[in-house]
Amino acid sequence: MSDHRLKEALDTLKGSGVRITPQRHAVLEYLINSMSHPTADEIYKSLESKFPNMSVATVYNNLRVFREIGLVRELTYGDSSSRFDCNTTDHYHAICDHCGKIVDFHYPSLDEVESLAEQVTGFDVSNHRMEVYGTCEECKDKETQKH
Amino acid sequence: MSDHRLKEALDTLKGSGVRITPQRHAVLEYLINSMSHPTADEIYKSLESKFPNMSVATVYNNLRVFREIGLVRELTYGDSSSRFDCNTTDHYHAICDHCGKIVDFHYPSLDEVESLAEQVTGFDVSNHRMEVYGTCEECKDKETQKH
DNA sequence: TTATTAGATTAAAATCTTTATAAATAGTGT
DNA sequence: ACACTATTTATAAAGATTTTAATCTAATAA
Repeated sequence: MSDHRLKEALDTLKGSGVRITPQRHAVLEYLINSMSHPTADEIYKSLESKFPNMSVATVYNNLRVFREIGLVRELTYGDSSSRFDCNTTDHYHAICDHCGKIVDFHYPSLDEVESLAEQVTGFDVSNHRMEVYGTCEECKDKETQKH
Repeated sequence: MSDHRLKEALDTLKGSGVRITPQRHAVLEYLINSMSHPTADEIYKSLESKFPNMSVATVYNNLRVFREIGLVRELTYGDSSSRFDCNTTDHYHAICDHCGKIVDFHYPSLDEVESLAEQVTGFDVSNHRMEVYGTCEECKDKETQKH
């Protein structure tokens, strides 16, 4: 089902003149099939069996390439490592303060915020990012069970 | 002019039973007077002349203390180090993609986003964060001059 | 086809940020 | 003054990411 998105992503790569190596293909495929937002290390570990010789630097290098051509977004939260999201359609994230889970949700794009910010700050605004923080359902349940 | 905010912050510290050491005082003062959003290392370097023996761990420790009692916010963006913001009033950030400058701006709080996210994701949402990204005025000027 | 070259990968070391540890110091209350 | 606790310091350690240099691969040109 995500074959289509993978093909599209590969086309974007080709269009940018980026070589499609087996490692790149694998990282991209993993990102697209992953419903979560994996860290570089998670990707590295998951592909270890398929590519026993792959270096972690390769994962980082390729994630940078993907980011630079706009194929993936790098998400930096409080925790130590970056997470990578290849869902480039407009969406926002809900993040659980307890377990770190990230859930996507949609909301009409906040274009007004961008234009107001432009007026107030003098910036040329190109995009924005938003997250809500709180407690996910599972963690809520766990809390309730304790008491 | 920021004497008032400093005094307020010191009162908050006292109220939380946190000792006001010279180092803490200095870090807090620096944060309040700084209109930017400094990194731990920037704070450390700026206070080096006043406190030649201060350890960088002290800066981190105290920033954590301040964060825990809600006196400062930790901002994590794409770049490697966290930035610290002691402006706890509700505001958002505009971040320059070129030079990294951070400018504050105000916008009516996005309460609707929080409640919609709660409905869609099942989370208990406690707060949110938003930034806009683009090019600041100075960097725009530089670009124009080039051509 | 073969040689050349640019790009990509690998493995290792280096760097950078942040945290942990243990000893020294300073502050507080008795 | 004494004991107790919090804080600072210096150093080491951990963890994430980047850099380096060597090697390998794939595309191109002769």
